[in-house]
Amino acid sequence: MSDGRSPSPVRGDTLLFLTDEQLRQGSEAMFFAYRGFTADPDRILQDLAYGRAHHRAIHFINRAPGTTVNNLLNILGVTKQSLNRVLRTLIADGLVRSVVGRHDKRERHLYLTEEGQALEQKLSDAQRARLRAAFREAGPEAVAGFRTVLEAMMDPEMRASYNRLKESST
Amino acid sequence: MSDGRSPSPVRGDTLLFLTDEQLRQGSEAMFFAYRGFTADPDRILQDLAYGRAHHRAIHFINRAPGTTVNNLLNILGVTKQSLNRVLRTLIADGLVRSVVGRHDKRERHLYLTEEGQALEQKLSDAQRARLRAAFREAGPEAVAGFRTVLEAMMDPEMRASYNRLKESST
DNA sequence: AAGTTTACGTCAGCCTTGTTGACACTCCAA
DNA sequence: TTGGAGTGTCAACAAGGCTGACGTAAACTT
Repeated sequence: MSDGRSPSPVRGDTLLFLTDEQLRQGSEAMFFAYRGFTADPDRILQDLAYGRAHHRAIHFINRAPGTTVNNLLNILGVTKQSLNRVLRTLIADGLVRSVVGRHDKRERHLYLTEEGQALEQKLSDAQRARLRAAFREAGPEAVAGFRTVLEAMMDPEMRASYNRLKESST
Repeated sequence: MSDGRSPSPVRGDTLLFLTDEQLRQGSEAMFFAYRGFTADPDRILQDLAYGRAHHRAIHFINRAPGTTVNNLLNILGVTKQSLNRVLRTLIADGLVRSVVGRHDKRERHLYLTEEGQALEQKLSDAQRARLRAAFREAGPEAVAGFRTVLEAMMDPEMRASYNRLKESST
């Protein structure tokens, strides 16, 4: 597929011409940007004896209040044991509330408590501040492109989750 | 700064207007896309008893052959103990060569062996395939925007590393 | 009514990859 | 010659992934 050097530009229309070098730069941009993306919440979490896994759980519970454990599992893409460890501490610390399902009593619906919402605010404010600055600096067209490329990069199931969340917030 | 609802659009020019919802979607796009971004190499590494940390080391050694341990440390943003553990296995397995510096014999310059280069190819081919597909699907303007936003999201030192790598490949 | 499946929790153990702290060695530079 | 920088390494620990196994309750199926 690639031999480490740039492929010949001969065949293929100019719009689709992508050198290995451009793609490598794209990888590196993702790597460095993701570091920045997580840096601010990570700093806050460090003081609280929580980690990125807690942040993710809190984020998505806030985003879809009343979601079930199974649903969260699918979104986060981890095992129930991993998630359970995180949820247990969040419930014990009073940040998350677990409510037995009304129709189906096997299910547990998850909600943030007020305290949980406060932490979510704090974390996402930190993350959004950076994103807002970056979006502003880059401009609206760049932001549109950013989202388009990211969506194209997702696995299909992940894109489905992403779109479901997007639509649910209408 | 934010109260969970969309801020009033009144003050601030239209180009800079960004709702919390847009920013949240941006976060989620980063989260899901990064998962896709790492999925393919992760699958390959799994069979080899290596992890993402090995991939990162291999990537940047390939990108800047002869780089020193300290330099790699700065780029990767981990402790020397963490990096050393990874490097040790890579050297033991004959994927990386460590060469004592000529001018400064304290430094170790790192190179990929042929076997190391082969693995790097395999890993980055997998990663690039997805990126290439995404870039193609999204189109050139979107890709430009994607890069602009990612660069704006980086920490300044990371952006410096990123640019140094970018320029070094000219 | 009995059996199966689903949703969830939990225990135990393992791996990778991050951390801190301590110590030793080499070697450059003042 | 001494201080400090660059490097390697040992030990110990924690977060957060994983698998496997087991239990319970509820729901579904036959």
